[in-house]
Amino acid sequence: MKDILYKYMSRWTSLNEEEQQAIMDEIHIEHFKKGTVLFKQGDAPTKCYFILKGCVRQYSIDEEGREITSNFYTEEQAIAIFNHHKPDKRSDYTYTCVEDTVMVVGDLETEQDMYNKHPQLETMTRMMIEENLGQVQEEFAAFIAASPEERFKTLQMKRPSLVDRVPQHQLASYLGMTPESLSRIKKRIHQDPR
Amino acid sequence: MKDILYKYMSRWTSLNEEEQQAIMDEIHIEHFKKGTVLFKQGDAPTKCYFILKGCVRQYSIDEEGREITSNFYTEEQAIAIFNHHKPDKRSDYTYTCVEDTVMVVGDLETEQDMYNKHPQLETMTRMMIEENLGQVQEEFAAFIAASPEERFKTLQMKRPSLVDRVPQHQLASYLGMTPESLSRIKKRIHQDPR
DNA sequence: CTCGTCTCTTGACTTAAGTCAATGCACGTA
DNA sequence: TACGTGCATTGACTTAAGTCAAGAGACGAG
Repeated sequence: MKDILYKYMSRWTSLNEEEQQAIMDEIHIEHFKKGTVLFKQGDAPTKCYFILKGCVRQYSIDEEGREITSNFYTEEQAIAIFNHHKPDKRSDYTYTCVEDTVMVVGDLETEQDMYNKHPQLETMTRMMIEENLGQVQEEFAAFIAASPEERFKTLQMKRPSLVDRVPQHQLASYLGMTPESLSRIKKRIHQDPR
Repeated sequence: MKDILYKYMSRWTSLNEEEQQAIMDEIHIEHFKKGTVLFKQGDAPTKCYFILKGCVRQYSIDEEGREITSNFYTEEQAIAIFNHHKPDKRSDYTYTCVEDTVMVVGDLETEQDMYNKHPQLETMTRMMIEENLGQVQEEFAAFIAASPEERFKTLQMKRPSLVDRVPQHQLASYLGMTPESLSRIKKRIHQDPR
């Protein structure tokens, strides 16, 4: 199953035997049951993850006690919390498995050591994060300009499977609307799909 | 003026003389007049920027020919386009100076060479981008859950000077609303500032 | 299999933001 | 200084999404 990770990594760089081994030593694959909480809002994360199979939801609780879903991570996406700018390094979000999920789990403690030993790895990580940043900026820009209805249509285009995999009220929150609105938008599109 | 850059960099790592010199050799400071276009939607960027003084707007043109502003970069923010996932490496956005702007300009061509010579630099860049990603994710999450009025109030809190520095119709677009709505929201807040 | 809970849908009503249009103001240019 | 363009404001009206509430359906626990 680790070959999925290697395939993903090979998009940026080719690693030699030694580097591959270094990764093998530091990571392991774990299975998580649906509903498992990876870590909670307020915890300081010590791990990072790469999803091989499954789906993880990122959410926080607002002042009125409502869950705000701010991301869904699926196959071939990395989950890493970047809190360098926060003094206490605590996560603002809770991460929980929407389905049974298989992930590569890496240890943040030994991260810098590995980079020092294998600069190639750091280059790869840097590029992965750069791509990630580019994608988030792009998503954000698209989100700003779109109405709730357009946002749903865009999601249907870009991540069609997500619409089926995820509870609708969570999806609604992720799209910045109420569950009622999402229900009506789906109905509207069904009646008059342009 | 380069000391602003060094000060910023020193938040992550301390560089030795040689590394500082390497940076000096590769970057230079440029002054841009208000209205200058750094590069256009559809161009493949060859530079990256770090703002010492001034403000740069990122926008694109939608199907109806309207300008959608998706970001404002100000002092101590970096502008780098990450298009690894795009086959043609072209930018989706146009970047233009909202004010007279002073920036550090770096060359993307020699980037990887520099990292190879000075791994310390790559570590620093990686961390800067990680912080950047964390911030964008945070902004995005906040944007999703907020109404237009709340988004304006948040911006007033977090980047108060931006509200004065930037034309209102551009600000409105950045906040995902029409200029008319922004005008009314400002009026509403003024009358009943809670 | 049944109960209870949670989720989704639907309806009636409210409200904030969008649209269209007119006016007034500020600014740069000639 | 006077003009013209573009931006901000305001008004009247429309509309999509939010809110509140009720009912139907799905699902898991026992």
